[in-house]
Amino acid sequence: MDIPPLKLAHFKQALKQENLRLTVQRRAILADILGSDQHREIDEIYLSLKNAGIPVSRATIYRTLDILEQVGFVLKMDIGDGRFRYENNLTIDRGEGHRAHHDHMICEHCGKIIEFVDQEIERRQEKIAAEHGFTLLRHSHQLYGLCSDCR
Amino acid sequence: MDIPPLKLAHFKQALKQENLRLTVQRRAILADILGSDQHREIDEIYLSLKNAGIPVSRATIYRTLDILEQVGFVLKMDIGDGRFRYENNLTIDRGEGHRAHHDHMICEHCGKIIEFVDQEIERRQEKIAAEHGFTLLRHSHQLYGLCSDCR
DNA sequence: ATTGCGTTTGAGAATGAGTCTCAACTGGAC
DNA sequence: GTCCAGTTGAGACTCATTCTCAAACGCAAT
Repeated sequence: MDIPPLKLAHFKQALKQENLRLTVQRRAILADILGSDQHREIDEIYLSLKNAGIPVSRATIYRTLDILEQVGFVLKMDIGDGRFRYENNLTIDRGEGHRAHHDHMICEHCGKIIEFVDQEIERRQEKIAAEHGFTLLRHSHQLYGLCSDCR
Repeated sequence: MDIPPLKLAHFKQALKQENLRLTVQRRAILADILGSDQHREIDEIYLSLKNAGIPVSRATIYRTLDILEQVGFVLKMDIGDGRFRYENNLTIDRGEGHRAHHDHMICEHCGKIIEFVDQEIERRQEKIAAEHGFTLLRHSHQLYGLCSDCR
């Protein structure tokens, strides 16, 4: 419920830079995101906030998550079922660092999301792009199947 | 405009198996798909058919592409902009074979889609899944950036 | 070729995630 | 405390896709 001072300061600064204000809603949404390590859809965040006694409209959640994504505080991911998921992109410590890049494995039975990274895959993506004269800006990589509990 | 006999026979058989009928619309949609190597959205297919003098409702195109996808004749891909793209998944020859698996690179400026395959990436995906006890069923892998013409 | 019947089609309504509008409200600079 | 530009929430709107249902059509048997 409380945002580490450095992260809050960083957010304030980012907002000021864009002439945006630190409202109670924005603060609550950021706190909620920082307090979860889940990959959640809008409605889960909406319910979590309502549950915490700070109801915020869905419109505001969408708007704020857009800001948080642009500032690099959250990652917005498309798992292909028509609803975006949002995850915290800041380290758990009190600093201002970002989490390391990772991709996702999604269980199609229980919905569990497992993160993974593979430097070799990262390298080959760069190589493939270079071979086609393509400037790689970002990528989207998901593995779908059944997790160990559901197979 | 004409569907190779073997492919048509294969389609007829697949339809019969599900108690479905070979209608002029289904035949036209299949012909249209086979005649293009593009990754098109519904509306492009709709206009292509209308242009060919065989207007088919969007609803029927959606329904038929679902069938064609299930039968393995088309691939449905999500490039993350809210509209699915469909591409032919059959070989160009007169046989019944499927095209080889591939992933996509998407130019965010001109929309061009470049296909790629990398056996090493395919292998590492399998390896990562296995390490997590995950049964890999399919994957989605896209590289976003600027193509050589747009950089 | 004709019939019968279960499937398919098309037009438009419905759905649902996400975006927009605008009047009332608020952060924060002075 | 004032002031004003930025923000919020309710609900309208968008837009891709799905659904509904009556009319039209495959197709298999006659």
